[in-house]
Amino acid sequence: MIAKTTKKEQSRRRILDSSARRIRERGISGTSVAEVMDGAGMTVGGFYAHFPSKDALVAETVTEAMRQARANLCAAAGDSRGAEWLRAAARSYLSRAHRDNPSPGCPLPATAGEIARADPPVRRALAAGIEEVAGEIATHEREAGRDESRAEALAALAMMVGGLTLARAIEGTPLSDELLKACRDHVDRCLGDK
Amino acid sequence: MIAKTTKKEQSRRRILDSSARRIRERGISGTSVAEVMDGAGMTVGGFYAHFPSKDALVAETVTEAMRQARANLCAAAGDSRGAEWLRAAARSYLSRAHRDNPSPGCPLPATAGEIARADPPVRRALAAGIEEVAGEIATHEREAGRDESRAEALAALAMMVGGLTLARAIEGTPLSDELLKACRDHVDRCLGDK
DNA sequence: TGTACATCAGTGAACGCGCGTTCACTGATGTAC
DNA sequence: TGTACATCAGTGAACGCGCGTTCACTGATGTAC
Repeated sequence: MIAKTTKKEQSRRRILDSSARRIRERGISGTSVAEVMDGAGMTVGGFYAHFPSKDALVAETVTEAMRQARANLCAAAGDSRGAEWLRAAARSYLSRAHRDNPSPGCPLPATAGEIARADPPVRRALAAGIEEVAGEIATHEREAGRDESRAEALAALAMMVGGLTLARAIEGTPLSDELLKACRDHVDRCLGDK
Repeated sequence: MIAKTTKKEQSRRRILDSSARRIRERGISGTSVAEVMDGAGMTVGGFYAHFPSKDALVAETVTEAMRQARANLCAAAGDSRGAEWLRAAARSYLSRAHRDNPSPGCPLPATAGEIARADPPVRRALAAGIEEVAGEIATHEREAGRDESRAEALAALAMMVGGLTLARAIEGTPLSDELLKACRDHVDRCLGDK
Protein backbone atom coordinates (compact mmCIF):
# COMPACT_ATOMS: atom_id res chain seq x y z
CA MET A 1 0.00 0.00 0.00
CA ILE A 2 1.32 3.42 -0.93
CA ALA A 3 1.95 5.81 1.96
CA LYS A 4 -1.30 7.66 2.34
CA THR A 5 -1.20 10.12 5.19
CA THR A 6 -3.32 9.14 8.13
CA LYS A 7 -5.47 11.58 10.05
CA LYS A 8 -2.93 11.54 12.86
CA GLU A 9 -0.11 12.39 10.47
CA GLN A 10 -2.15 15.30 9.17
CA SER A 11 -2.69 16.57 12.71
CA ARG A 12 1.00 16.32 13.41
CA ARG A 13 1.71 18.34 10.29
CA ARG A 14 -0.78 21.04 11.35
CA ILE A 15 0.93 21.23 14.76
CA LEU A 16 4.35 21.64 13.13
CA ASP A 17 3.07 24.30 10.73
CA SER A 18 1.39 26.23 13.52
CA SER A 19 4.53 25.96 15.64
CA ALA A 20 6.75 27.21 12.81
CA ARG A 21 4.51 30.21 12.24
CA ARG A 22 4.24 31.21 15.88
CA ILE A 23 7.90 30.64 16.68
CA ARG A 24 9.01 32.84 13.79
CA GLU A 25 6.64 35.53 15.04
CA ARG A 26 7.12 35.37 18.81
CA GLY A 27 10.24 33.29 19.43
CA ILE A 28 10.46 30.11 21.47
CA SER A 29 9.75 31.39 24.97
CA GLY A 30 7.00 33.61 23.52
CA THR A 31 5.19 30.60 22.10
CA SER A 32 3.12 28.33 24.37
CA VAL A 33 2.06 24.78 23.63
CA ALA A 34 -1.58 25.82 24.07
CA GLU A 35 -1.23 28.54 21.42
CA VAL A 36 0.42 26.16 18.99
CA MET A 37 -2.38 23.64 19.45
CA ASP A 38 -4.99 26.35 19.10
CA GLY A 39 -3.38 27.40 15.81
CA ALA A 40 -3.60 23.78 14.69
CA GLY A 41 -7.31 23.66 15.58
CA MET A 42 -6.93 21.39 18.60
CA THR A 43 -6.70 21.60 22.38
CA VAL A 44 -3.64 21.36 24.62
CA GLY A 45 -4.07 17.85 25.90
CA GLY A 46 -3.70 16.27 22.48
CA PHE A 47 -0.21 17.61 22.04
CA TYR A 48 1.57 14.83 23.90
CA ALA A 49 0.19 12.18 21.60
CA HIS A 50 2.39 13.76 18.89
CA PHE A 51 5.51 15.07 20.68
CA PRO A 52 7.12 14.04 23.96
CA SER A 53 7.78 17.65 25.05
CA LYS A 54 7.84 21.26 23.92
CA ASP A 55 11.61 20.95 23.41
CA ALA A 56 11.12 18.06 20.99
CA LEU A 57 8.60 20.15 19.05
CA VAL A 58 11.01 23.09 18.96
CA ALA A 59 13.87 20.95 17.64
CA GLU A 60 11.71 19.59 14.82
CA THR A 61 10.26 23.01 14.10
CA VAL A 62 13.74 24.49 13.73
CA THR A 63 14.73 21.79 11.24
CA GLU A 64 11.55 22.31 9.26
CA ALA A 65 11.73 26.11 9.31
CA MET A 66 15.37 26.17 8.22
CA ARG A 67 14.49 23.95 5.27
CA GLN A 68 11.81 26.45 4.29
CA ALA A 69 14.21 29.35 4.75
CA ARG A 70 16.58 27.77 2.27
CA ALA A 71 13.71 27.16 -0.15
CA ASN A 72 12.65 30.81 0.24
CA LEU A 73 16.11 32.02 -0.77
CA CYS A 74 16.09 29.79 -3.83
CA ALA A 75 12.56 30.85 -4.76
CA ALA A 76 13.49 34.53 -4.49
CA ALA A 77 16.48 34.04 -6.75
CA GLY A 78 14.39 32.28 -9.40
CA ASP A 79 16.56 30.40 -11.87
CA SER A 80 19.49 32.81 -11.68
CA ARG A 81 22.91 31.63 -10.55
CA GLY A 82 26.18 32.93 -9.14
CA ALA A 83 26.43 36.65 -8.37
CA GLU A 84 22.93 37.29 -9.68
CA TRP A 85 21.52 34.65 -7.32
CA LEU A 86 23.40 36.16 -4.38
CA ARG A 87 22.15 39.66 -5.09
CA ALA A 88 18.55 38.47 -5.45
CA ALA A 89 18.71 36.38 -2.28
CA ALA A 90 20.10 39.28 -0.25
CA ARG A 91 17.55 41.71 -1.71
CA SER A 92 14.72 39.41 -0.73
CA TYR A 93 16.05 38.42 2.70
CA LEU A 94 16.85 42.02 3.63
CA SER A 95 13.58 43.43 2.30
CA ARG A 96 11.06 45.43 4.30
CA ALA A 97 8.50 42.75 3.39
CA HIS A 98 10.55 40.08 5.15
CA ARG A 99 11.16 42.36 8.12
CA ASP A 100 7.47 43.15 8.52
CA ASN A 101 6.17 39.66 7.90
CA PRO A 102 8.14 37.15 9.99
CA SER A 103 5.70 34.24 9.98
CA PRO A 104 6.51 32.76 6.55
CA GLY A 105 10.18 33.83 6.72
CA CYS A 106 13.48 32.86 8.30
CA PRO A 107 13.34 31.52 11.88
CA LEU A 108 16.81 32.76 12.82
CA PRO A 109 16.12 36.38 13.80
CA ALA A 110 13.43 35.35 16.29
CA THR A 111 15.20 32.31 17.70
CA ALA A 112 19.00 32.43 17.37
CA GLY A 113 19.46 34.42 20.60
CA GLU A 114 17.35 31.98 22.60
CA ILE A 115 18.86 28.88 21.08
CA ALA A 116 22.22 29.70 22.69
CA ARG A 117 20.49 28.63 25.93
CA ALA A 118 18.36 25.81 24.50
CA ASP A 119 18.60 22.02 24.76
CA PRO A 120 21.33 20.23 22.78
CA PRO A 121 18.85 18.67 20.28
CA VAL A 122 17.58 22.14 19.38
CA ARG A 123 21.10 23.44 18.96
CA ARG A 124 22.10 20.48 16.82
CA ALA A 125 19.02 21.05 14.63
CA LEU A 126 20.04 24.65 14.15
CA ALA A 127 23.66 23.81 13.35
CA ALA A 128 22.49 21.37 10.67
CA GLY A 129 20.11 23.96 9.22
CA ILE A 130 22.78 26.64 9.10
CA GLU A 131 25.18 24.22 7.45
CA GLU A 132 22.65 23.56 4.69
CA VAL A 133 21.80 27.20 4.03
CA ALA A 134 25.47 28.16 4.07
CA GLY A 135 26.18 25.36 1.60
CA GLU A 136 23.51 26.68 -0.74
CA ILE A 137 24.95 30.19 -0.59
CA ALA A 138 28.50 28.91 -0.99
CA THR A 139 27.56 27.17 -4.23
CA HIS A 140 26.66 30.51 -5.70
CA GLU A 141 29.65 32.31 -4.24
CA ARG A 142 31.77 29.73 -6.04
CA GLU A 143 29.86 30.16 -9.29
CA ALA A 144 30.35 33.90 -8.92
CA GLY A 145 34.07 33.17 -9.01
CA ARG A 146 34.87 34.36 -5.51
CA ASP A 147 37.81 33.14 -3.47
CA GLU A 148 37.02 31.63 -0.09
CA SER A 149 33.48 30.90 -1.20
CA ARG A 150 32.49 29.02 1.94
CA ALA A 151 33.87 31.66 4.30
CA GLU A 152 32.18 34.38 2.24
CA ALA A 153 28.90 32.46 2.41
CA LEU A 154 29.09 32.28 6.21
CA ALA A 155 29.90 35.98 6.46
CA ALA A 156 27.02 36.83 4.13
CA LEU A 157 24.62 34.71 6.17
CA ALA A 158 25.81 36.41 9.38
CA MET A 159 25.21 39.84 7.90
CA MET A 160 21.77 38.95 6.60
CA VAL A 161 20.66 37.46 9.94
CA GLY A 162 22.19 40.30 11.97
CA GLY A 163 20.77 42.95 9.67
CA LEU A 164 17.25 41.55 9.74
CA THR A 165 17.35 40.94 13.50
CA LEU A 166 18.44 44.50 14.25
CA ALA A 167 16.03 45.98 11.70
CA ARG A 168 13.15 44.18 13.41
CA ALA A 169 14.30 45.22 16.86
CA ILE A 170 14.15 48.89 15.87
CA GLU A 171 11.30 48.64 13.37
CA GLY A 172 9.46 51.93 13.19
CA THR A 173 12.59 54.09 13.27
CA PRO A 174 14.23 55.46 10.09
CA LEU A 175 17.39 53.62 11.12
CA SER A 176 15.62 50.32 10.53
CA ASP A 177 15.12 50.96 6.81
CA GLU A 178 18.58 52.43 6.53
CA LEU A 179 20.14 49.36 8.08
CA LEU A 180 18.44 46.99 5.66
CA LYS A 181 19.54 49.08 2.71
CA ALA A 182 23.11 49.33 4.00
CA CYS A 183 23.34 45.53 4.18
CA ARG A 184 21.85 45.02 0.73
CA ASP A 185 24.24 47.59 -0.70
CA HIS A 186 27.20 45.97 1.01
CA VAL A 187 26.44 42.70 -0.79
CA ASP A 188 26.20 44.53 -4.11
CA ARG A 189 29.45 46.34 -3.43
CA CYS A 190 31.29 43.15 -2.52
CA LEU A 191 30.04 41.39 -5.64
CA GLY A 192 30.92 44.46 -7.69
CA ASP A 193 31.45 43.58 -11.32
CA LYS A 194 31.54 39.86 -10.68
CA MET B 1 27.60 70.09 48.52
CA ILE B 2 29.27 67.99 45.84
CA ALA B 3 27.22 65.05 44.55
CA LYS B 4 28.21 62.23 46.83
CA THR B 5 26.37 59.04 46.00
CA THR B 6 23.81 58.03 48.59
CA LYS B 7 23.34 54.47 49.75
CA LYS B 8 20.16 54.24 47.69
CA GLU B 9 22.01 55.37 44.57
CA GLN B 10 24.62 52.70 45.19
CA SER B 11 21.90 50.07 45.50
CA ARG B 12 20.33 51.22 42.24
CA ARG B 13 23.70 50.91 40.55
CA ARG B 14 24.17 47.39 41.88
CA ILE B 15 20.72 46.45 40.53
CA LEU B 16 21.58 47.86 37.09
CA ASP B 17 24.94 46.08 37.02
CA SER B 18 23.38 42.79 38.06
CA SER B 19 20.65 43.22 35.45
CA ALA B 20 23.15 43.98 32.69
CA ARG B 21 25.17 40.89 33.53
CA ARG B 22 22.22 38.52 33.71
CA ILE B 23 20.48 39.89 30.62
CA ARG B 24 23.61 39.49 28.52
CA GLU B 25 23.88 35.92 29.75
CA ARG B 26 20.27 34.75 29.72
CA GLY B 27 18.30 37.31 27.70
CA ILE B 28 15.34 39.35 28.91
CA SER B 29 12.70 36.64 29.35
CA GLY B 30 15.38 34.40 30.88
CA THR B 31 16.11 36.95 33.61
CA SER B 32 13.76 37.32 36.57
CA VAL B 33 13.49 40.32 38.87
CA ALA B 34 14.24 38.05 41.83
CA GLU B 35 17.49 36.86 40.23
CA VAL B 36 18.55 40.40 39.43
CA MET B 37 17.94 41.47 43.03
CA ASP B 38 19.75 38.41 44.31
CA GLY B 39 22.74 39.34 42.14
CA ALA B 40 22.62 42.80 43.68
CA GLY B 41 22.64 41.34 47.21
CA MET B 42 19.04 42.23 48.00
CA THR B 43 15.57 40.65 48.04
CA VAL B 44 12.75 41.00 45.50
CA GLY B 45 10.51 43.38 47.38
CA GLY B 46 13.04 46.17 47.38
CA PHE B 47 13.11 46.36 43.62
CA TYR B 48 10.09 48.61 43.22
CA ALA B 49 11.65 51.35 45.32
CA HIS B 50 14.15 51.76 42.46
CA PHE B 51 12.24 50.95 39.25
CA PRO B 52 8.52 51.09 38.44
CA SER B 53 8.57 47.78 36.53
CA LYS B 54 10.76 45.14 34.96
CA ASP B 55 10.28 46.83 31.59
CA ALA B 56 11.66 50.10 32.96
CA LEU B 57 14.70 48.23 34.28
CA VAL B 58 15.21 46.54 30.93
CA ALA B 59 15.07 49.83 29.02
CA GLU B 60 17.67 51.39 31.29
CA THR B 61 19.81 48.24 31.22
CA VAL B 62 19.86 48.26 27.43
CA THR B 63 21.00 51.87 27.35
CA GLU B 64 23.71 51.17 29.88
CA ALA B 65 24.90 47.94 28.25
CA MET B 66 25.09 49.51 24.79
CA ARG B 67 27.26 52.26 26.22
CA GLN B 68 29.60 49.62 27.62
CA ALA B 69 29.58 47.74 24.32
CA ARG B 70 30.81 50.85 22.56
CA ALA B 71 33.47 51.37 25.21
CA ASN B 72 34.56 47.74 24.81
CA LEU B 73 35.10 48.22 21.07
CA CYS B 74 37.18 51.32 21.71
CA ALA B 75 39.18 49.62 24.45
CA ALA B 76 39.93 46.65 22.18
CA ALA B 77 41.18 48.94 19.44
CA GLY B 78 43.48 50.81 21.81
CA ASP B 79 44.64 54.08 20.33
CA SER B 80 44.62 52.91 16.73
CA ARG B 81 42.41 54.62 14.16
CA GLY B 82 40.80 54.02 10.76
CA ALA B 83 41.28 50.60 9.15
CA GLU B 84 43.48 49.42 12.01
CA TRP B 85 40.74 50.30 14.54
CA LEU B 86 38.13 48.46 12.47
CA ARG B 87 40.22 45.33 12.20
CA ALA B 88 40.97 45.30 15.92
CA ALA B 89 37.34 45.93 16.86
CA ALA B 90 36.11 43.09 14.63
CA ARG B 91 38.82 40.73 15.90
CA SER B 92 37.80 41.41 19.47
CA TYR B 93 34.04 41.34 18.93
CA LEU B 94 34.18 38.14 16.87
CA SER B 95 36.61 36.38 19.21
CA ARG B 96 36.01 33.06 20.91
CA ALA B 97 36.54 34.85 24.22
CA HIS B 98 33.58 37.15 23.52
CA ARG B 99 31.46 34.24 22.33
CA ASP B 100 32.19 32.18 25.43
CA ASN B 101 31.90 35.00 27.93
CA PRO B 102 28.72 36.98 27.30
CA SER B 103 28.32 38.69 30.66
CA PRO B 104 30.78 41.57 30.21
CA GLY B 105 30.16 41.81 26.45
CA CYS B 106 27.65 43.12 23.94
CA PRO B 107 23.96 42.82 24.89
CA LEU B 108 22.73 42.52 21.30
CA PRO B 109 23.17 38.79 20.62
CA ALA B 110 21.15 37.81 23.69
CA THR B 111 18.46 40.47 23.38
CA ALA B 112 17.94 41.74 19.82
CA GLY B 113 15.54 38.95 18.88
CA GLU B 114 13.38 39.54 21.94
CA ILE B 115 13.40 43.30 21.64
CA ALA B 116 11.43 43.07 18.38
CA ARG B 117 8.50 42.17 20.64
CA ALA B 118 9.38 44.45 23.59
CA ASP B 119 7.82 47.68 24.87
CA PRO B 120 8.43 50.88 22.89
CA PRO B 121 10.76 52.38 25.57
CA VAL B 122 13.02 49.34 25.31
CA ARG B 123 13.04 49.54 21.53
CA ARG B 124 13.80 53.25 21.60
CA ALA B 125 16.68 52.62 23.99
CA LEU B 126 18.09 50.03 21.62
CA ALA B 127 17.74 52.27 18.56
CA ALA B 128 19.64 55.03 20.34
CA GLY B 129 22.36 52.60 21.40
CA ILE B 130 22.76 51.19 17.89
CA GLU B 131 22.93 54.72 16.51
CA GLU B 132 25.82 55.52 18.84
CA VAL B 133 27.81 52.37 18.16
CA ALA B 134 27.27 52.74 14.40
CA GLY B 135 28.46 56.35 14.64
CA GLU B 136 31.64 55.25 16.37
CA ILE B 137 32.34 52.64 13.70
CA ALA B 138 31.48 55.07 10.90
CA THR B 139 34.10 57.52 12.17
CA HIS B 140 36.75 54.92 11.58
CA GLU B 141 35.30 53.78 8.24
CA ARG B 142 35.65 57.40 7.16
CA GLU B 143 39.20 57.67 8.47
CA ALA B 144 39.98 54.48 6.58
CA GLY B 145 38.98 56.34 3.45
CA ARG B 146 35.97 54.22 2.56
CA ASP B 147 33.03 55.45 0.52
CA GLU B 148 29.61 55.18 2.12
CA SER B 149 31.21 55.07 5.55
CA ARG B 150 27.92 55.15 7.46
CA ALA B 151 26.34 52.39 5.37
CA GLU B 152 29.50 50.31 5.69
CA ALA B 153 29.44 50.84 9.45
CA LEU B 154 25.85 49.56 9.67
CA ALA B 155 26.67 46.54 7.51
CA ALA B 156 29.74 45.76 9.62
CA LEU B 157 27.69 46.00 12.82
CA ALA B 158 25.05 43.69 11.36
CA MET B 159 27.66 41.12 10.43
CA MET B 160 29.35 41.27 13.82
CA VAL B 161 26.04 40.87 15.70
CA GLY B 162 24.75 38.15 13.37
CA GLY B 163 28.06 36.30 13.43
CA LEU B 164 28.34 36.31 17.21
CA THR B 165 24.66 35.39 17.68
CA LEU B 166 24.90 32.40 15.36
CA ALA B 167 28.27 31.33 16.75
CA ARG B 168 26.76 31.27 20.26
CA ALA B 169 23.67 29.40 19.10
CA ILE B 170 25.82 26.58 17.71
CA GLU B 171 28.68 26.81 20.21
CA GLY B 172 30.33 23.46 20.60
CA THR B 173 30.28 22.59 16.90
CA PRO B 174 33.27 23.20 14.60
CA LEU B 175 31.01 25.44 12.50
CA SER B 176 30.86 27.92 15.37
CA ASP B 177 34.60 28.65 15.26
CA GLU B 178 34.55 28.64 11.48
CA LEU B 179 31.77 31.18 11.38
CA LEU B 180 33.60 33.60 13.65
CA LYS B 181 36.75 33.34 11.58
CA ALA B 182 34.82 33.80 8.32
CA CYS B 183 33.36 37.06 9.61
CA ARG B 184 36.71 38.36 10.87
CA ASP B 185 38.32 37.47 7.55
CA HIS B 186 35.55 39.18 5.63
CA VAL B 187 36.30 42.44 7.44
CA ASP B 188 40.00 42.06 6.66
CA ARG B 189 39.24 41.32 3.02
CA CYS B 190 36.94 44.33 2.68
CA LEU B 191 39.51 46.64 4.24
CA GLY B 192 42.20 45.09 2.05
CA ASP B 193 45.15 47.40 1.64
CA LYS B 194 43.38 50.40 3.09
C1' DT C 1 -24.93 -7.72 6.64
C1' DG C 2 -25.21 -6.71 11.49
C1' DT C 3 -23.52 -6.56 16.13
C1' DA C 4 -19.91 -6.33 19.94
C1' DC C 5 -15.81 -4.83 21.09
C1' DA C 6 -10.97 -2.85 21.09
C1' DT C 7 -8.32 0.96 19.72
C1' DC C 8 -6.79 5.42 20.05
C1' DA C 9 -6.85 10.59 18.58
C1' DG C 10 -8.35 14.21 20.88
C1' DT C 11 -10.79 16.76 25.07
C1' DG C 12 -10.64 19.66 29.00
C1' DA C 13 -9.88 20.08 33.82
C1' DA C 14 -6.32 19.82 37.06
C1' DC C 15 -1.36 19.75 38.88
C1' DG C 16 2.82 22.20 40.55
C1' DC C 17 5.83 25.88 39.52
C1' DG C 18 7.99 30.33 38.64
C1' DC C 19 6.87 34.74 37.33
C1' DG C 20 5.91 40.12 38.13
C1' DT C 21 3.97 42.74 41.44
C1' DT C 22 1.98 44.25 46.11
C1' DC C 23 2.09 45.25 50.87
C1' DA C 24 2.38 45.18 55.91
C1' DC C 25 6.24 45.37 58.44
C1' DT C 26 11.32 46.20 60.32
C1' DG C 27 15.09 48.56 61.75
C1' DA C 28 18.71 51.78 60.84
C1' DT C 29 19.48 56.77 60.19
C1' DG C 30 19.12 61.57 60.82
C1' DT C 31 16.68 65.58 62.54
C1' DA C 32 14.18 68.49 66.27
C1' DC C 33 14.29 70.08 70.63
C1' DT D 1 24.64 65.78 74.89
C1' DG D 2 20.54 63.01 75.18
C1' DT D 3 15.96 61.66 73.95
C1' DA D 4 11.74 61.21 70.88
C1' DC D 5 10.21 60.83 66.61
C1' DA D 6 9.73 60.74 61.41
C1' DT D 7 11.64 58.88 57.35
C1' DC D 8 12.43 55.40 54.22
C1' DA D 9 15.48 51.54 52.13
C1' DG D 10 14.89 47.01 52.31
C1' DT D 11 12.40 42.41 53.90
C1' DG D 12 9.72 38.45 52.98
C1' DA D 13 5.27 36.47 52.52
C1' DA D 14 1.41 36.63 49.61
C1' DC D 15 -1.39 37.60 45.25
C1' DG D 16 -3.07 36.22 40.58
C1' DC D 17 -1.54 34.43 36.33
C1' DG D 18 0.25 31.65 32.54
C1' DC D 19 3.13 28.01 31.74
C1' DG D 20 4.38 22.75 30.60
C1' DT D 21 2.65 18.56 31.63
C1' DT D 22 -0.69 14.82 33.27
C1' DC D 23 -4.73 12.13 33.19
C1' DA D 24 -9.46 10.31 33.37
C1' DC D 25 -12.57 10.40 29.99
C1' DT D 26 -15.17 10.61 25.18
C1' DG D 27 -16.57 9.22 20.92
C1' DA D 28 -15.47 8.00 16.28
C1' DT D 29 -13.37 4.22 13.60
C1' DG D 30 -12.26 -0.29 12.14
C1' DT D 31 -11.93 -5.19 13.00
C1' DA D 32 -13.79 -9.96 14.51
C1' DC D 33 -17.25 -13.02 14.15
